[in-house]
Amino acid sequence: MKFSVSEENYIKSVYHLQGLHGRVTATLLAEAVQTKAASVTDMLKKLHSKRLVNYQPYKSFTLTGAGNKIALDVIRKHRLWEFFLVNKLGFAWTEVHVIAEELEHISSNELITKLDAYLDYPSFDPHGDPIPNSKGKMMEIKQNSLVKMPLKKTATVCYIKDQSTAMLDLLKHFYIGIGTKLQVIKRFDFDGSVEIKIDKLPPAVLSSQVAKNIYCSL
Amino acid sequence: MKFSVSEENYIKSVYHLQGLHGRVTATLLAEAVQTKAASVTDMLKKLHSKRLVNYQPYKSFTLTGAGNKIALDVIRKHRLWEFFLVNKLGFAWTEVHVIAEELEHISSNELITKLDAYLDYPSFDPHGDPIPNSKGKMMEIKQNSLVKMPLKKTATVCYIKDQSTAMLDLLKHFYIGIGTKLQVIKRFDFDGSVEIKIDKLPPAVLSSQVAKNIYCSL
DNA sequence: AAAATAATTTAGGTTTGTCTAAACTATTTT
DNA sequence: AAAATAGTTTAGACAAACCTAAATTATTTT
Repeated sequence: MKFSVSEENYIKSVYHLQGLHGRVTATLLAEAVQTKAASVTDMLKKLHSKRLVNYQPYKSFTLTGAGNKIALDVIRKHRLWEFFLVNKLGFAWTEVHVIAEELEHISSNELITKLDAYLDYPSFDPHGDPIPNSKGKMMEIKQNSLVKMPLKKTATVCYIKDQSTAMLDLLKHFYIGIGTKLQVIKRFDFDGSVEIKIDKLPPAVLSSQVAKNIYCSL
Repeated sequence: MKFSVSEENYIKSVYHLQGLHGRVTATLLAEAVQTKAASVTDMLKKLHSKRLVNYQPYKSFTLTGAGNKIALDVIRKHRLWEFFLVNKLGFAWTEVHVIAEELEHISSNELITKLDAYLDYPSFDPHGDPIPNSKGKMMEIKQNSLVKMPLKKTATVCYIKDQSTAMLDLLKHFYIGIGTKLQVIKRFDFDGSVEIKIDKLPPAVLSSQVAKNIYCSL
């Protein structure tokens, strides 16, 4: 069965919100798909009639098995295209999301199969998010935020959770990006801030709010 | 200005029909965009109000300068994506049209600029059709077969007449494909075979039977 | 040049996805 | 547990792109 761009976007957003909150509400979804709650209700009725969401009026809702499969399919496409845009076309990882939002709705399955092979079956996209395989399975992210890293071990930054411009601006100031190698030197119990050391730079202290959003692998 | 998928498809079809018939009629266009004449009238009024077609009720019509530019832009995208699908992802040239019909509507200009560079600025798509550059200019197709090419001039392969697997297999062996740049070095009068030179490859001799099927532009 | 035929447009309707405003239901506060 | 607030749904509209059927205009035939 084929779905409209709108349907796919709603389903994808339900998936992401479910990951964050367990169940999804109309207002939350409205915000995610940039529309009004009334429009969400309309779409929920449609998706319910297609057995893609478990929905009852006035209640929060979740995806059905079928809905989940479609969400993973769209996310797979999105992340494969992001990988392509960065690793083949030379885009920066911060620029590709908007373009991938369009590319993810191209319908050909053969295209995605061939793209996946061409990219050599990547497991993670340029943001560090795992790419579902054709069956919807993804790798676990065994990454820890800076708050939980062991002290004095060299770790590599592999994922930034909050990708707001404010956050990116701050990271730039501290010379932190995907791939940066650093050590956590000290943790301050008072406010949860952490002192880090990067290569030849002087040590720097990051607030727990910042540290929480920086994920590393050892 | 941005245009809807429908608008782009109408404009593109007007362009192609203009190339075939000079002026375009509603019925012709209806057939091309797979719809009814009444719907064409609606769209023509819209495109006219946006100054993209020269349209007067009950008369045949053409694209304006602005309309032409948009058509060439969409065609450029279509053909670049076809080139990508065949030469990077390994699709057969017969399979790519339908997929490119979707990809041609992805809006990012930066994407097309980067894709063009990644593909090394190809001049012809896998069907042998010329790809407009970013200003809308295309190469002339003054299709001469290799048998008639002037000596020692660099030419670009733009069309393969015999597309049997046997022929394609042979071309692959000689590293010849659409877009390949080569020179004819010598012609042997005895059997009409030609000696060619491609980039850094050693010179090769092709039988007249093969050469007859390879069309190039200068 | 009138009649017949073909092409085009208008009028009114459908679907998809959106909206606002009002009505309804659920949750939280007191 | 009643009132206040927050969240959700219904009702009625709108725009884009399509449709059919009827009316209009253009072209061809006689």
